[in-house]
Amino acid sequence: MHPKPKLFHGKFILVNIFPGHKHPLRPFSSDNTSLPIVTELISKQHWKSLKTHLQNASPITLLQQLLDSRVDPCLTLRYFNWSEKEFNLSHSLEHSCMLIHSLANAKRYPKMRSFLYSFVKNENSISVSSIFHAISVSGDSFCASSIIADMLVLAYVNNMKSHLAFEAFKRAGDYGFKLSAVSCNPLLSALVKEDKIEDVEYVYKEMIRRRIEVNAISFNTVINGLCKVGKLNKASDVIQDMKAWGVLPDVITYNTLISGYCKKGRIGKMYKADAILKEMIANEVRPNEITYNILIDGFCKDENLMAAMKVFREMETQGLKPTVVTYNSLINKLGLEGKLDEASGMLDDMVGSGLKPNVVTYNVLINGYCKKGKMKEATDLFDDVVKQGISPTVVTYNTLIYAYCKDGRMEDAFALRESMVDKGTFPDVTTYNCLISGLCREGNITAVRKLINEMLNKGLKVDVVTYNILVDALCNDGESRKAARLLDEMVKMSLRPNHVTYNTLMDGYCREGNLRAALNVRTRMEKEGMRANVATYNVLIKGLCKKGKLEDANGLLNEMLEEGLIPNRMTYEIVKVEMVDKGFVPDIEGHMYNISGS
DNA sequence: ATAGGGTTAG
Repeated sequence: MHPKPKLFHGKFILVNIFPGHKHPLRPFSSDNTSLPIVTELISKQHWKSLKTHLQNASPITLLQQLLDSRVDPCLTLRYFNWSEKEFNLSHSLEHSCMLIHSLANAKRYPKMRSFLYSFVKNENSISVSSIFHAISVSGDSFCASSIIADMLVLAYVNNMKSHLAFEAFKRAGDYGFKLSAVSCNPLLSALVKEDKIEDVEYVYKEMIRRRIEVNAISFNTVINGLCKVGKLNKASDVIQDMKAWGVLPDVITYNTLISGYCKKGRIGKMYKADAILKEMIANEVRPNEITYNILIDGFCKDENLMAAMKVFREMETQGLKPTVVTYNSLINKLGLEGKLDEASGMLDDMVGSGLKPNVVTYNVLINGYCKKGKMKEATDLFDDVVKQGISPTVVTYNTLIYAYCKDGRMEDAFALRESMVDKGTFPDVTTYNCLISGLCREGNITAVRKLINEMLNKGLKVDVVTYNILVDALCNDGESRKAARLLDEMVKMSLRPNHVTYNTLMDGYCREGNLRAALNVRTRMEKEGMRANVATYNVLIKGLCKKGKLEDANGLLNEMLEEGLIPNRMTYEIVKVEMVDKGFVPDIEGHMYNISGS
């Protein structure tokens, strides 16, 4: 047997002789005559015998010899894993890379995947750049290096280390290693989930530049990411890209875009969503149940239950059966409108048509009862659900806990928290936020502090909502200046204040009569790239009215309409009470004159 | 590896 050329022999022997190692550096054997015996022992997993055979020789030297020999890399892998565990050591990065290269050359792909998965899982100290360096110097096959890099990216994604996956993606470009959609698509998907839209766009552009295979899933994922952050025009551009690339938009592409429009809070969004539906039909892409579910939920969220019901009926004429999700959207809307009889009638219809309600169905119905203050009905339904053998989720508990808090029944709220823990459902940030808001309403700051410490001790992190609750509590105490300091604290905790944060603070200043400060908050918000929304205008319009500046308030009202924002019930209420009832006739166009309706 | 429903803050 001719030993393979030992390209890195000298170098790696030196690397592995690190000081303080408990094993003497004596080689396992002066010649390789016993290697066949050793491989036999490894293949039969006679670890005890192997250990006796090894005696005091270095397990690292044996690894080196196995890597240098022509032994089946799977045996070397088996020895690698055993020796790490047995001697409580970590083999060097270079040896790991040599092993992965030999597995790659033997096309042992599943073994490579699991090796890289556990490597990435356990390894927190080695930088991505040194891993890439080691990959490139530990093997001579460029193709193998590309496959390894590809699997490494995927291993990072699967270990929820998308930041490192992204870095590995960039390094792979530096080395010219060719990645595939198998790793890049999951990377895109992970980045979308984390709202890292700049990184999504970077990966997408690089995939095209590096001529990585871009398929429908890649395009759809990017479109979804852009829709999620409201960049709908860019999303449409990507559809053009995909056509140019010879990939036709499919039902998922259109559904993603329709959903994007449904969630955007601008004038005519449902009109636009409907236009895309027509476009997809024109392009001979058949809408499916999900398309209809998106539209139905969109209309419900747009306060247009009539239109939602119309689409619901149209769905049947298209030969598509409503699903549990369809019913859940409608039951949710009916419940929130307080139409609880209709909501439970809908539940009966759903069961009648052979569909089995799930926990979401019950959550929305329970929420409907809670929002109407019918706690008895809500808890009865909860008991019913449990009796049916459906496990309540953390959302079910949070719904009830919040209702108790809002009702001032803090003991009941805390008791339900105890009970959920007993049943093995653990409180999350939302549970704590509900309790914190209840305690703030009671003015029990000591208890709030205690709860926040408790959640931190449990490894839960406070979020934007937690801060918003505290900002509101301070503003209600006439302490808007202190509330403003919380914004700085948030930023230090790398939490981004959102519209609610700014609007709450503006409202606090307005109620203190400090309009100048409120307007400064708006400026600060816009500097952060966040445009005023309907609620922002409502707060400021009300603030101006309270100061008697009806002309200025009317100016803001017009500005809001020009921005394409839809006035809501609150807007009408403010305009009616603060302007119309005081004899001021708003000088605006269209539906704003119709003050009586909502 | 891509699309749809449920809880909290103003």
